[in-house]
Amino acid sequence: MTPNETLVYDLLRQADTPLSAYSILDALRDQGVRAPLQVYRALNKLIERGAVHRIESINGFVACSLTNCGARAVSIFMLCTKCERAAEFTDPAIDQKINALADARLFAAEHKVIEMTGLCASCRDS
Amino acid sequence: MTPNETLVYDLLRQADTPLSAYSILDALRDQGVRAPLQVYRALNKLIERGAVHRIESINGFVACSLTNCGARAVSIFMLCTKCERAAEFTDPAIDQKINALADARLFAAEHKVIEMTGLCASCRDS
DNA sequence: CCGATTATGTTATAAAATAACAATGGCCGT
DNA sequence: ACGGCCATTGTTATTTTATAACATAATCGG
Repeated sequence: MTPNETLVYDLLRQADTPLSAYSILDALRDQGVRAPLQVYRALNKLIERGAVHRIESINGFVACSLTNCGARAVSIFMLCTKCERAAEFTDPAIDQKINALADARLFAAEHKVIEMTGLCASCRDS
Repeated sequence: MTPNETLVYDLLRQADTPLSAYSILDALRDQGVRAPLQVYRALNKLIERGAVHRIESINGFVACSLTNCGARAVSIFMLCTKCERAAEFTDPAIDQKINALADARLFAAEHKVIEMTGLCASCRDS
């Protein structure tokens, strides 16, 4: 892991919500990160490796919270619009059904996105 | 449907791939659409009504290709990276499983996104 | 040590989305 | 018809997100 990747990855792991590329940039300015590209390059490498996930619905990035994520099924995110936290899950049955749907259509899926936005258990009460 | 909404909606229905807001803007300049906001406002209304879907993975917009979409399950998109076409499906079993997952976590889902990128049947061969 | 690859840094620019505010135009009740 | 209301529209400016293009430095195998 390169220095910039380490900086970005450590920041994401400490964060309790997904971060935007530019908030990562701001947070790491003291540590010598000055340009968006430095952040995006680190993020792309981390994503390739499966250490970080991109959340399409909110243009944000989170450290993967699952062990052995690559070997598992597609990640499913629940994104709270109030506290902004992201919860990551996998569900083999859902993954299998999605794959079956793609197969039935002869679609060769390279990347799958499953995200839900709404209110998490704690925020829906308050 | 307001004039701007009609312009945007008709364009999306004729298009054979998802369009970006700015390509919609460019296409409708002759017809008096001049600013991004005019497009985004129309899109947001159309999306609210379920006539148009936003594709998160590619920042694009498509006219809904299903009848009675609102009453159905979540839309599932297969996005070809080569021909750029989007195919829309629903699958009650997948929707039910996603809902069950959210319910089990006490997550109140407002919006669900399921998208796959890859190669469609025709493009994977060639 | 050399050459190739990989990582970094920098400036500029493109692409996507929203903020803030002004003006228009229909529509409804009186 | 009149005035007020509300939805729609128009316009400029700005913010947010992401990439292009190019130069430089570090690393590693032979």
